[in-house]
Amino acid sequence: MERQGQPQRVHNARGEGDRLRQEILDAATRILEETGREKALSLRGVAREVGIAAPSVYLHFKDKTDLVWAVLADAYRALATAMHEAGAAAAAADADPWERLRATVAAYRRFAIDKPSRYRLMFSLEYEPKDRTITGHPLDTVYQAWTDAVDTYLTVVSPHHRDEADVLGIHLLTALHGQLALWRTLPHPFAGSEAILIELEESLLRRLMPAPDASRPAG
Amino acid sequence: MERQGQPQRVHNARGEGDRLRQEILDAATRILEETGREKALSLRGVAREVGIAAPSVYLHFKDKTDLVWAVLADAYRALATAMHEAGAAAAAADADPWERLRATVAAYRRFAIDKPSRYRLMFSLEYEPKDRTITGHPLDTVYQAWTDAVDTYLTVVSPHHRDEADVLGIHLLTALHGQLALWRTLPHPFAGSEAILIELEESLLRRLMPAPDASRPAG
DNA sequence: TGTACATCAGTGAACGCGCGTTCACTGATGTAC
DNA sequence: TGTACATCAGTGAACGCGCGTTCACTGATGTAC
Repeated sequence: MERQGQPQRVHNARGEGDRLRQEILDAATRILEETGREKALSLRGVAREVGIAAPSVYLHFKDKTDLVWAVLADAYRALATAMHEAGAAAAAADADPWERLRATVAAYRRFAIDKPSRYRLMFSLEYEPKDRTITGHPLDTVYQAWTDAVDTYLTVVSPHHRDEADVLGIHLLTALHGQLALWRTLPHPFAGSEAILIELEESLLRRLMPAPDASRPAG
Repeated sequence: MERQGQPQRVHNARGEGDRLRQEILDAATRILEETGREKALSLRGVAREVGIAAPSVYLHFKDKTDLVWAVLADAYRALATAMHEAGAAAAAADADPWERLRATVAAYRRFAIDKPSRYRLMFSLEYEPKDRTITGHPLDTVYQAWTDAVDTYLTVVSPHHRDEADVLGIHLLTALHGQLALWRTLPHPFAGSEAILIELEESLLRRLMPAPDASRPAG
């Protein structure tokens, strides 16, 4: 009754079982973005979205946690990639170091604002990675993207402070996450407007990042 | 069967129905702190904890959202109060402005670390206040506590920057929230240790707060 | 070239669970006459 | 002082729901002989 009269799904050929795995992951991501609520990310809901029976999910994922974790791993990867690409694109367009850092920040903001459910789920940290001992938390790749961005900036603008790249990376990660987690709920006149969010972002960066080394101008 | 043979609860006397209301709120808070998972904050679970039948909750709360919202309102109040009291206590002990600000920050950290489930639920922002039009979001009182703390600091140390109290209050609220939301998951060597969290906190404050006005020494 | 068999990809029915909510009720306590 | 009645505080049983998971199965496709 769940799939109300749709034609029976055609089996994948042998060896192509992984196709369904990907379909399941895509469907999960779609549900997250379209319905908005993480609550809706149920194993049964995903199966419904794909058009398969619920137990079929178990052919590709050990249990629900395993499924959600796979969705999250993709999401972390996508975020880190977006940040790196934004920085690289800005560099390719001859942007100055400040603009390049801003581009990375903007990529992060875009992800958080445009894919809010995925972002929330990623940072709700309710799910633990299963292979923690080997690879650490995938959030580390996002952190790495921040320290890379900061290091690139400092190398040009303030090489005396390059040893602070790590701690500045942490500050950017945590502080910008805090802004994005709360921006819709901040008191007037700060709440809900993306323009004001961008202002807060700039204000934060100006206060956090070291001033250019005095000896020679940036660029 | 749910209350397996306990003696029947004695009715409250007339006019004392509010006693049960408070018992329900206390039980909800207890569940949140003891079992740790917000998931466990169900209407039935709360009733179980109090020792009443589930429908009795409806005598005091319109529905589940109403109950959770009442729990949250208490929590926001408690956090703002703790911050104010910590600042006042530091002032009473003749602490200098920096120490006083640090005391407020420490009170915030204590709440977030010692009452993690309540803190998480408060900042998951899944529940909307019902009387939003009148009073705004109760998170505003926490924000107010931050701007007060910052303003007190600036008044003594850097009066030229007093007009920045608002924006600095936002920065402290969002950035410290970001740290506390992520501190257990940060990459090595930053993760999980409270000592390192405190270091990050200090590092953040030093970078965010304006330098003392040059003209006369602080204090 | 034909056929028995193993494997693969997926299904349908059922399980037990805890949940939020509704309903008609009960039993104690105060109030009107 | 006694009694009928209203009100208050709370209950027990039941509802329908969606969930994660299990089980024994089916039907197509490839492989061994």
